[in-house]
Amino acid sequence: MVEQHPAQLDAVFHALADATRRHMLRSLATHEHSIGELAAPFHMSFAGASKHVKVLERAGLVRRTVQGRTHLCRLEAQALAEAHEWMRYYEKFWNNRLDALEALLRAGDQAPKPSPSQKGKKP
Amino acid sequence: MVEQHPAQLDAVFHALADATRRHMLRSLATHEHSIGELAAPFHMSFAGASKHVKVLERAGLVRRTVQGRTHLCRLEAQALAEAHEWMRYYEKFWNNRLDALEALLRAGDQAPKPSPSQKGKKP
DNA sequence: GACTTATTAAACCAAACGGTTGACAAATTC
DNA sequence: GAATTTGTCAACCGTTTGGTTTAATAAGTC
Repeated sequence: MVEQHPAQLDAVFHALADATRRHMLRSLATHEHSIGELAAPFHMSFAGASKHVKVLERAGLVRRTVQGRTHLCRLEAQALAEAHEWMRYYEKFWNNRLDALEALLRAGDQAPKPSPSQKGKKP
Repeated sequence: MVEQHPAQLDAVFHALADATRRHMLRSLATHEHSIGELAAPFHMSFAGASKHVKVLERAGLVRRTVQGRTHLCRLEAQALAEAHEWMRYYEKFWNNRLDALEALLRAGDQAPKPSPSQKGKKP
């Protein structure tokens, strides 16, 4: 019921709440990139991209290895897994819409489920 | 590769990037709540809670029905599903860690991956 | 050593955030 | 009708954000 790592979740969700950073993650999914390469698609200054990467790093989504004068960034998806897991708690609310939800809410009492006929569910 | 609803994702992730709002969602998962009920656990002003709820509403995570003078808020999980789906793309990076990942990375280029010994090539 | 490249640091800016207070409006209760 | 409850709105405050520009640093290159 209580979150284990609220600050971590804060950081991850905040990092994801920006289209530029999400795009960077997509790029990093295929292979590593330097800061400059990450900045390029957005006609954004180096410093701007550097800040975004730092946000991703703080969230644990990216790890950097300095190699000579270039900083190579690599996706670190484990942090995403935690946020994903957090969301999974709500899966029941969008998956089995009414049936399972009602069943869940009725968990306390044993009343049989009234057969719904309006949501176009398939057997 | 291109996101379908970037603004929607922005709103959802931003809404989730706050522990207070995440807690509100948890409360709403069990049953509906008024603004005042949502505010109570945080010894926060009505206006403060009202702002948070508005953020959740804008993200499509909460729907409100005015009933007399009280505003009843209900969880709307479908918006979460979309964000969840976005993250699912990265599942392969934390599930089958190295095998599938390396296979994926080698898909395009045939260069053998050097062992993670050291990068220093200069004498 | 001088130049170029890749990146950070620092200072700045306008906008947004999270929160408050005070004034107001609509239901409800007395 | 007056008071209370439930909530919004607008203004404010201090902090953070996303971005810039201008140095400054560190590593290759000539």
